[in-house]
Amino acid sequence: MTLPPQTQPVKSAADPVEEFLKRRKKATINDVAALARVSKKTVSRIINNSPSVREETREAVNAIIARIGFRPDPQARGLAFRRSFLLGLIYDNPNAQYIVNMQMGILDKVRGSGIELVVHPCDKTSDSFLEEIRDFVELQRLSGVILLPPIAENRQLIQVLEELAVPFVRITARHGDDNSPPIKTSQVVSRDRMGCQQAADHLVSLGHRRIGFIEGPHTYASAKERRQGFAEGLKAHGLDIDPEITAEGAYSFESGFEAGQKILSHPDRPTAIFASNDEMAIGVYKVALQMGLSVPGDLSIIGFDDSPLAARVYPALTTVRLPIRDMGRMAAETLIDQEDHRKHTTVFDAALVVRDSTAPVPKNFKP
Amino acid sequence: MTLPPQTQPVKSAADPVEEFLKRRKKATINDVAALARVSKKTVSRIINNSPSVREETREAVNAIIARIGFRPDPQARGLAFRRSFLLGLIYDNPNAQYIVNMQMGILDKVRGSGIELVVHPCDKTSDSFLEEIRDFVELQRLSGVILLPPIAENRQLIQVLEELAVPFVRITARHGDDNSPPIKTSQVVSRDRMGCQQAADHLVSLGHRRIGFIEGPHTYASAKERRQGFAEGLKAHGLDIDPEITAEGAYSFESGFEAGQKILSHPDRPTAIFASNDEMAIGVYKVALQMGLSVPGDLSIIGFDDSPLAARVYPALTTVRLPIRDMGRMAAETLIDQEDHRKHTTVFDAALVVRDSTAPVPKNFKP
DNA sequence: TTGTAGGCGTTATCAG
DNA sequence: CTGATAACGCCTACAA
Repeated sequence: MTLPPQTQPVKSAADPVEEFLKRRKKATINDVAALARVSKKTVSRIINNSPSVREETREAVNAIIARIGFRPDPQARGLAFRRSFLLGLIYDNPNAQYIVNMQMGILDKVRGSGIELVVHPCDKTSDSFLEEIRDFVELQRLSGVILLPPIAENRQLIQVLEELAVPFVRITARHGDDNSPPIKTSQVVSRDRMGCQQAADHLVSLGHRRIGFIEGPHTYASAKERRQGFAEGLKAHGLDIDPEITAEGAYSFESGFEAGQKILSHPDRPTAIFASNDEMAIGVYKVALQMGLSVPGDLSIIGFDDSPLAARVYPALTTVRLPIRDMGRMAAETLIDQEDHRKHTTVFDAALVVRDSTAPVPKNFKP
Repeated sequence: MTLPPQTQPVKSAADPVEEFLKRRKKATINDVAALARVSKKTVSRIINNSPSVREETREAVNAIIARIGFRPDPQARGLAFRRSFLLGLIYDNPNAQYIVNMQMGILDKVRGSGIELVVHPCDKTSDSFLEEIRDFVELQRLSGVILLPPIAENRQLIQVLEELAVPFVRITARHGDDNSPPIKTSQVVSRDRMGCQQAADHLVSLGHRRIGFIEGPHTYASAKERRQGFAEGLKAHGLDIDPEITAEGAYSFESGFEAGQKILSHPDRPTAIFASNDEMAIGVYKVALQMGLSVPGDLSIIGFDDSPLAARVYPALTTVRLPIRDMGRMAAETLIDQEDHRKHTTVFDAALVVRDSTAPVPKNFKP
């Protein structure tokens, strides 16, 4: 007897894929291979974009992968690859906003790539500082490391990472070092110098000639860069940094307050102060207000960072902005997209953000 | 011929351990087993603190482990265990300081435990919000998840995590919910209410009777808690929240500014304002200063969070402090130390931090 | 108390 | 282009 032709759905309940889906278990490469009637290795090739797979095969397998929602297990993959799919963010930096912005940038890039970000603050004053980081990187078999200032300048640390042969990027403020030999690694650098030149320009163009300066701690490369930039900016107008009205701070509010006290108590006080970061600039606000000085009426102030603080204080602080998030994104990009292992450097500009804390020199000002 | 007895070091170059060390390769469980002349399984038992190992054996093996510096590979371990040694921090929160403090607390606990922290911000407005988190948790086989406000209140998300059977802790502001049924999960909760009661107390004790209020967005549990706490605090003195001088903000500086404008433009303006967070409180500063009001001379202001902002503005802001870092540490502890899988709740107190933005009602004040 | 065999999910090797 | 087999480093089950 001949059975009449039946119009059944092609994919009946007997379809192995449907069968599989009923089991509701996480799919593995074995499932894909079995369902696609190919070997695991072929599936693996497809996962890893190997060119040596016939297009036909690839499409068939990809269809199965999509249908059963297979996603390769990063742990198993990592074990076989001998490296994880994790990026490490290592820092020793008190600035919360900076860290979060950087994280956001990194995550912008990382999102959807199957790579995740592991944060790892550290204490560079600890005896086991280097050992801890070595353990972390080695044990996690990180596929890349991002170093934030100031430890991005730590040569010992750099050497450890080089020994470990892990790709890494340093976030820094200077392109090359003047005295010491340049550190040849991948970098994402910001033009702090440029920003500070603009700050100097701005103040001078407002008529200021006597300008105080609060520099950052010498352990930060940025501190040096900012000083140089500011000095260069002044120099262009025939001015110099005046040591009499200069002080070193620690990039903190308190240190800015102290530095401000020192500078503003000078018998011949300046009409403007440039602080190497916003925290310190806000410290100067406090001094000024306590002394009854009006900002910017009696004293113009410029900071650096464009931290949330800057826009929130009253009057809003003129400052220099760095594209931190973009830099974070670029750092991740450098690590992820770089096919070759060549050292890769990207430079980002700084930009002066003029707000309300700067004004022309008071007409009636007498030194 | 009889060789004369020689006084060679006991551990000659023939010592297998020394031999191994010369190879300078990362030790595996196999190396340990071979060197200790036991099976891998025994070594495995020791790594995992199994009680069924003879003390003698354990010591011998541990000695080898120490000498060759063996550390089990988390990836391999994870693959076998079917879970990683990673904690996930999931959030959708714009407050950088909050996130970093929380991270620090978590890392306090995690440090040295062999567990690492993976940060995973998300966008709760995205269509694929839940799917993304599910993928993240499932694929990484996280050993625990920490949820920050406001998504810590997201019931769908909670359900996803429960389906995934991953241990998780929610950071929240309220212990139990009044209207909706309580969410039974592990929690680390802060007594926001208590802090706001104290804020109300403080203002009333300074003689304020007419007190403005800026509340947070209703999507935050904390907003509700803070309102209730403030209301309770007032109630204890026979006062009520006055809708006329109340406004809702978005926990942002700008929204605080707007709310402040609304409240302070009231013909019968208050002598004090309590804002549900520091950002908004600082927004009120701006309004006050623009209006020529003195803080705290004409207007007392209290915020909430004790953000870095609070101590840096002038005058320094009276606010309520939450032990964020401690809460982070406790969240990690709950995930790591909890043997049983019972729901575990810890509560942290808030504390009023009195600074310079609050003062007695001006004597000459006429409503 | 200890060991053997097998598996976790993926990739590398090398043959076909 | 494809696949069988053996890693990767550790753990579980079951025996001994």
